Amino acid sequence: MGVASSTAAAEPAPAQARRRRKAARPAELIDAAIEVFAEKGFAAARIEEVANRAGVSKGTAYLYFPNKEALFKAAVQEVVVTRIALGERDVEEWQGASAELLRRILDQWAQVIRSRQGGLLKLIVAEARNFPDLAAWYHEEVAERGQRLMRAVLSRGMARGEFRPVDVEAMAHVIACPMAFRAIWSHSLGRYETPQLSEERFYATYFDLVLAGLLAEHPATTEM
Amino acid sequence: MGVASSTAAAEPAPAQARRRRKAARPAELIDAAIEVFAEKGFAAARIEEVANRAGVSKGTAYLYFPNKEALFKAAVQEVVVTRIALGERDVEEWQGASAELLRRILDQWAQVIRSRQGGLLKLIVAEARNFPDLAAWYHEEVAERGQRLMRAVLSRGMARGEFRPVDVEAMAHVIACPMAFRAIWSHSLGRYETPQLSEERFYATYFDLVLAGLLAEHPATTEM
DNA sequence: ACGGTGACTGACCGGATAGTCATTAATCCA
DNA sequence: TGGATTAATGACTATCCGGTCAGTCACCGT
Repeated sequence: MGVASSTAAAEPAPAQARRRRKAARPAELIDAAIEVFAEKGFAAARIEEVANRAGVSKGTAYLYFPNKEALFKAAVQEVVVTRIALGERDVEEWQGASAELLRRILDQWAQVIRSRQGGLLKLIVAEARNFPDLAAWYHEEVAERGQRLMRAVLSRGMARGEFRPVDVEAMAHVIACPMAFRAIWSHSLGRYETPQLSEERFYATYFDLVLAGLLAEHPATTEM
Repeated sequence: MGVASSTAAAEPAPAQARRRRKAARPAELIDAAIEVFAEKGFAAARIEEVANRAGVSKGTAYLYFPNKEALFKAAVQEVVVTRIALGERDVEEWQGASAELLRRILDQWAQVIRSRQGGLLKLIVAEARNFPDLAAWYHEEVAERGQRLMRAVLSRGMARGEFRPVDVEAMAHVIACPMAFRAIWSHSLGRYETPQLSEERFYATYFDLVLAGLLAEHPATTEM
């Protein structure tokens, strides 16, 4: 109907004409959704923009997701980490020094966070109070699980006398914070740093501080 | 101006009739705005809710702020930190050990962040990409300035042989992260921790790690 | 090549809310 | 006390966007 429904060049995009790709749509929509939601936040994100970035029209998005919230939740759940499971196995099987184990796990986290997970963390943190159920789920499934892993590493190191005695529960939080914040930061205000501090320097210094702060002195530790 | 500078005045105000209080309105609206924006984010926050929490009707809000964005910006700028200036003077004048200076400054930050500043940080981080100019301003005026302060402390400690040599620029970031993240966290997912880790334990452990990680091996430094 | 299936489209609807303004009434002052 | 001033109100308008669906056309089987 209306104007030019069938004229050849409708869009400036020389893109593929309408195609039937049922299997690929959901994943493409979720990809686009992660991008847009992480950029704008839930309320400010427009479904039509998500759809367009995925190369389809708005109606198509509603073919695969019943509403905006469902798309949002699907996007959040998409990126969740199997990497944690990897770390969990490492902790069980590790034979060597705890410092090495810790570094390995932090390295894995750094990689995960550097991917889309960073923007997602920002999104969840920002929207937690608007989506309590989603927040609770993410907290249990990702945050708490990651903390448990970190506590296991710390406990192992202390038990073997490699790490000095610390408040394990609190230290697990403290150690995770820089990574988490860095991930969020680089998706928001970090963009306004004139010469951006490279990820490498940040992580290297971070490892350095953590290990220096944890390792046991040979004989007695000095009181503070 | 002086009237009811923060919360002493009638707030739930069950029966107060319409009152003319031109001087007090802007501050009350900004207070309410910080609350609502930090809770919902910019797009999901409703002006009418801000107005109601401030004890006025929607129209009144538009009497004092031309539009939603202006109210948002006013809210962000309201809470900005004179505490940083305090730290800057400390660094210039400090005579004693750098560790003590560092602890003092981190303590000040902890207090600022624990106040409304925490929710605000979450807000700014979440909305940075929707308000680039505001983000740039905040980055320069708060984040970068705080970093500069931290670098000054670290440099001082290194110059005096109290701290071991580190990558100052990167370390300033690393050290600030846990505080910043903790502030954001406690305003979002932290609410879903079943037994919340107390601020005291978190900060104590954080200081502990930082100082243990920074202090030089052979502290030839005990100063006045 | 052609007809049927269903993936895809986009105009449209309705609800929500940013922003306006004529009206109301609190306060001032002569 | 009454009239002038203006802070405050809330009904109203305009707009935006989530969600719908009648219609279109890409692909497949025959």
